[in-house]
Amino acid sequence: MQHLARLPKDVGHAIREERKAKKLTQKQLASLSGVWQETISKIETGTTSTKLETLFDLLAALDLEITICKRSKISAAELEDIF
Amino acid sequence: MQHLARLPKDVGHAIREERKAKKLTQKQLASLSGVWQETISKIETGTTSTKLETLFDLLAALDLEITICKRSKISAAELEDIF
DNA sequence: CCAATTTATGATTACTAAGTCATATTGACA
DNA sequence: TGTCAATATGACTTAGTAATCATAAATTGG
Repeated sequence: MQHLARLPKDVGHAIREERKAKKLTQKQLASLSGVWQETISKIETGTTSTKLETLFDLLAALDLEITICKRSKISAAELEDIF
Repeated sequence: MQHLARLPKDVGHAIREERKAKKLTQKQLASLSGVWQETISKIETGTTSTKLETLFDLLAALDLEITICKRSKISAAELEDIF
């Protein structure tokens, strides 16, 4: 699954979906990533923005990475099965 | 061109490369993005980390976006010509 | 429905990034 | 090499995020 993100809230959604896909609770992700459960909650709900460092801590714990590329003409849905 | 990023400094490198590819100076990117030249310099050189909001401001100005996906087995180089 | 777990919220403190200004350093090129 | 533009650096202020603790609300399983 691939998530396109153009705004901070998109990132929160992606984190939540990936965490759930891995059947992890916020507390479990917290101990895996070193980021507090409360902070994860606030990021996932969009209550707060976040720093890149925190994002990368979460992504690493979820075995994810980001790629930066030209804004796509093809949709995220179409992209999915390339991967 | 696609840039894989797993650490904040990777993001700085990507920003710099994309800015240069578009033949923009830091000052020009600053006025396009609303982010200060000094801040762009610090991000590109890795002197400072950054907030997601600032990153998205820069990405928007450079017509870029990020995708979040599982850490890849295939290299960024191999990915390039899909896009 | 109850109990336990999970998630969300609120407050405070500490830390860190962005803005801001000044200036130094580097780089391009006539 | 001298000048101008571009980039980097440093200091200081402002502002926003993470940690931390406490607790409320929501969700889930029995």
